[in-house]
Amino acid sequence: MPELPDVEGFRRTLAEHGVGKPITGVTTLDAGVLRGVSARKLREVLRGRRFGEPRRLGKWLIVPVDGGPETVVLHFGMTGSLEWSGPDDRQRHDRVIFAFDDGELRYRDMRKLQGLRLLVDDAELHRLLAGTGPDALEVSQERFRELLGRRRGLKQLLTDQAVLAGLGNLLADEILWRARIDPHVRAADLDRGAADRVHREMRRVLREAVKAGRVPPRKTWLTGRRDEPSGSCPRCGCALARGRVGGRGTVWCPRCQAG
DNA sequence: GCCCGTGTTACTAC
DNA sequence: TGTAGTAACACGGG
Repeated sequence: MPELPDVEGFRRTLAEHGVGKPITGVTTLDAGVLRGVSARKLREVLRGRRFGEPRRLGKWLIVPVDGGPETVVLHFGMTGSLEWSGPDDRQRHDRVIFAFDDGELRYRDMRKLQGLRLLVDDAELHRLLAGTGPDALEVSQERFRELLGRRRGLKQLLTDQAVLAGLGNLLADEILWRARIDPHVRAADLDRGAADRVHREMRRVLREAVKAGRVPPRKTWLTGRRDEPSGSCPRCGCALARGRVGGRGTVWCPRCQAG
């Protein structure tokens, strides 16, 4: 699930329920999601403290611990989420639970491809995020044009977190479909009009998805059709094409996105 | 058992 | 140096 809009939704969940009140307990149900920190240290550092205002960079959720200098950083991999709930509805893939007086915040993740970090100071935080590109929602049209000036495939570039942070495989397909660009093209081959079109559609898709707190499963979106066995283009009705681009499963409309 | 997958990284090779 | 391809991580679904 998690691409930029989903992580933004998790950020809001945390901001609404987890900020400014004492953390009464931290329970690690599966230490396999802890990166560079033990369950014991996580609990000892956080218990009795409070989370500050969370921020997001691409798919990273960054949560300062009130009073510093520590920061909790979460990444959700392909299957992670953050849920707010009462104490009694534990689910199978809950891995870490932050308890408060009025409920629990659960880090849930089936595949454990990523996880949760406790960074002990700002230097460590900067080191972790140093290789991350600008957030896809923040990047200007001019900066975006500059980022595209490389020989690589456009789709690979859009999903490379070191270039641009926040887009995943599904969103990249959605954006290229809207911009009517063949996913196989090289980034540097786009003319200025096409590059600006990608930037505009990227912002539209992200804004709408962020509003919904996730990528909405609408049939008018490519994403809403890609799992149908014989999916058709929501715009022109022709059969969607499937293949691999940059090593990832890719869906596009062979008519609307003709190279 | 087979293949696939909303993510990332390490490694190899051109 | 830049780029592409592959395997690996762990788990579930078709």
